[in-house]
Parts: sequence; structure tokens; C-alpha cells
Amino acid sequence: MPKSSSTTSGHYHHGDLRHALIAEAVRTVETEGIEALSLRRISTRVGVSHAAAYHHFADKSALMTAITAEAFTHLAGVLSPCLELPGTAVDRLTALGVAYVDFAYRNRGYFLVMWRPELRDPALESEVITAGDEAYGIIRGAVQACHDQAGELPYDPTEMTIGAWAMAHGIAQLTVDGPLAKWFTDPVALSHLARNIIDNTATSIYARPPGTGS
Amino acid sequence: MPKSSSTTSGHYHHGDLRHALIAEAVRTVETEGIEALSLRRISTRVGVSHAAAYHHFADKSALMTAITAEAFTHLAGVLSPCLELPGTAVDRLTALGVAYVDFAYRNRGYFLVMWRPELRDPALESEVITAGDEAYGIIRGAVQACHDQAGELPYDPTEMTIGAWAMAHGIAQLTVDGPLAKWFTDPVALSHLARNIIDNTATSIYARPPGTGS
DNA sequence: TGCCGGTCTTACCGGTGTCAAGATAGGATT
DNA sequence: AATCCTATCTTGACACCGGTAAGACCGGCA
Repeated sequence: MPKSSSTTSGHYHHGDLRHALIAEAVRTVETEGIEALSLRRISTRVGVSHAAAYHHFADKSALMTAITAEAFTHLAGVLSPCLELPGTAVDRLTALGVAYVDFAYRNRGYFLVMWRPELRDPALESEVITAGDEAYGIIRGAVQACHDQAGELPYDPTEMTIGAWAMAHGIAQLTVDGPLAKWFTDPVALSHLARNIIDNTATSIYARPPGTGS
Repeated sequence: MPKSSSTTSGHYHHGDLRHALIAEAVRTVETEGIEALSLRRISTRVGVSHAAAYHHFADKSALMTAITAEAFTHLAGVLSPCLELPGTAVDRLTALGVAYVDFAYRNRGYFLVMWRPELRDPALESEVITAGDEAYGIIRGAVQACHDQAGELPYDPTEMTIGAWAMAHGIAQLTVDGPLAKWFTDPVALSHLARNIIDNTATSIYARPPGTGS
């Protein structure tokens, strides 16, 4: 079975068409937008006919599912180092949010595809869920650490996890694929914005818990 | 010029094809998802030929732009009453966020289209910006009111406005078109979730300002 | 050598966005 | 009233897309 053959391709006709298609799809979205993404186009670009992809993916939605699963795995890989950072639990939660926004900006191709569920096959959504749960677990852990460090808090950690995710995701969506995209084209300016917003919020919630205010 | 003729249609061939197409498009997205949206399909459904739409919209992206502008206007109409609510400025900001999430849930068709900028014609984006600025201004006003009521705060109101928008939008995206959609199919449960998250956050930031903590 | 399974190609189908040409209706002009 | 005019709508065509079927090709194996 000449399955994966070698890494340098050149073997049969292509060598590793599956990964090449995924990479080309992400690249196409990155440079020309998601509306330019078609199986025929990326197949041609990779140097094969428009039907070759069907020997590696059941259909287009299966490709999209694979890209999304890869995107969530990649995201988890970007988030997890934040948990090892020095400082307080709030510092790490803030770093997580900034990393999330940064991921969206630097991996626009992945980010745009992963938030278009209509492109995926619902029957294969379990792949996405598995990969997404890993990222969710990281956020959840960081929020839980804030709760543990702050003592008794009248907030539900699950709800606050959704809130943390929502805030990071909202900033990413608005600035990378939304109406604020025109104003935040500089990655460091965007990072500063995300850091300010998230730090102000997380600090207010966890470093000044209720009962201490006026 | 038989422009708009009458409201009951029946006049010429259709009467008010433009609005009928917009309404049918939104309905189709609502019931079958955005991947099922095509000019030919909605044209057929409305009872005209597949090319009739081109006498009212330059192309498909122009239709999408019109839908998006209408969506933002509709959103502003849902948000603005929140500014008249009794209570504190924080109460009104929270109500704004809940209304935003509620809008997304109850107007899934509008919401899905308005956050897919690749479907629109960039040349017509000014229509969207005009309508979107109205919604942004409402959020901005509510945030500013919190700042005014809280006194001197070391936060930039513009950044916090983006934060407020991001949080509401993130909750909406995650629960209406994202990985949390399976868990929040009940509108009242979703409202409660949004209220808890947003109220905890807004109260932490604005009702317990820095300098009063431990 | 001949077989065989995985890979890729060619050819085709239905559907979609878009354009060009023509038909039609209803008001305005004479 | 007969005519023109213009917006509206239809028909027909084109290129592109996702998807399928049939066959060609390559590599390993008996």
C-alpha cells in the first residue's frame, strides 16, 4: 500500500495530495477570501484535476471539516502555552484572550473557515467537536484558576468561561472579519487593544471581587 | 413612472419585487440555512424568472448588502428602546447586550447574512456602515453613560465600547451560529445566560471601580 | 509475467451567477 | 385614440461550480 509514500512527493503523481489541498485551501482563503475557495481552483493550483480531491475527501464539506478540525487543534496549540506563563491567574486568562485574537489575525484562513459551520458536513461534526473541546478546556481551566485564586465567588464558572470565550471571539470577529477590520490592520495595535479590553475586564471581575466595592 | 405602484401588488407582474426578494431571502436562510440561498431559488419562490432580480439589484452581492443594511437598521431599532429603561446606566448596558443576543436568536436570517462580509459588494459597503454606525452609536452611548455615572475611570470609553460589543456579539455567535448552538435552543435560557454573563461583567467593571478593592 | 488496488483523468450532469436579447404592460405624449 | 417610452419581466445562453461514472495509469505482489 503506497499510502503516504515519502514526504518529498514526486513519487506517483503527487505524493501527499490531502495535505496539499488543505494547505492550498487555507492559502487561497488567506489571499483571496473565502468566496474564492472552490475545489476546482485549489485542485488546479496544486496541479491535479478537479476530481482528484474526491479520492481524499468525500466532498467539499469534508475538506472544510478537516480544515476546521486542524484549525481548532492549531488554536489549542497556540493557547496552551499561556497556561504556563508566570504571574497571576488573571494574567494568564488575559494572555489567553490576547493569544486568541492574535491567532485569528495571523491565521485568517483557518479562522474564517472554522466559523462557517454551513460549509461543513454535520455528520462529521464530531471531529470538530473533539478538537474544539480541547480549546474550550484550556479556557475553562484558566477561568477556573481565577475562581480558585479569588475564593468564593457568586459566578458560575461555566457561564464565565462562555463569557471569556465570547469576549475574545467577539474582538477577533469584529476586527478580523467585521466592521472594525478597516481600523485595526496593525497586529501590534490589535494586540494592545485586545490586551486592554480583556485585562480591564478580567481584573475587574477577579481581582476586585464583589463585597469590596462601594 | 410606475415605480412602487401600490402596496398590494397585483398591478403589473409583481408590484414590489425588491422587498419580496429580500423577505424571501431572509426566510430561506432562516429555514434552510445560508448555504441554500440562491438568486434562482428565491426568484422562483417569489414567482418570477431567474433573471428578474437583476432589474432591482445589480447582482447577488447587492442583495446581500441591502439585507445587511436592513439588518443593522432593524438591530438599532431593537437596541434603542433599552436606553429608555429605568434603573442605572449599568442596567441599561446589560439590557442592551441581552437585546443584542435576543435579536440574533430571533432574527437568525438577518444575523447570519450580516456577518458574512464576503457576500457583499465592497463598493456598496457604505450603506452597511451607515446603518451599522447607528447601532454602534447606541452601544457607545450606553457605555459612555456608565463612565459618566461612575466618575473618573482609567478606561478608554472607545475600547470599552468595542469590548461591550464584542462580548454581546461573541455570545450571540457562539450560541446561534457556533459550537454552543446545540446547548442553547431555548430563547429564555439563552436570555438568562446572556444576562448573567453581561451583568456580572458590567457590574464588576462599572459598579465596583478600581481603587475600592482589596 | 500477469494481476490488482489505489490514484488520477476525462467526460458528463444539474445547479448557480450573470448577461444579452426580446416581449410586455402601463403611463405620457401628441 | 394611436403612439411612443421606459421599467419590468422572460427566454436563452455562457462559464463556473460540486459531484459522479468510466477508464487510464502506476506501483507492488503472486
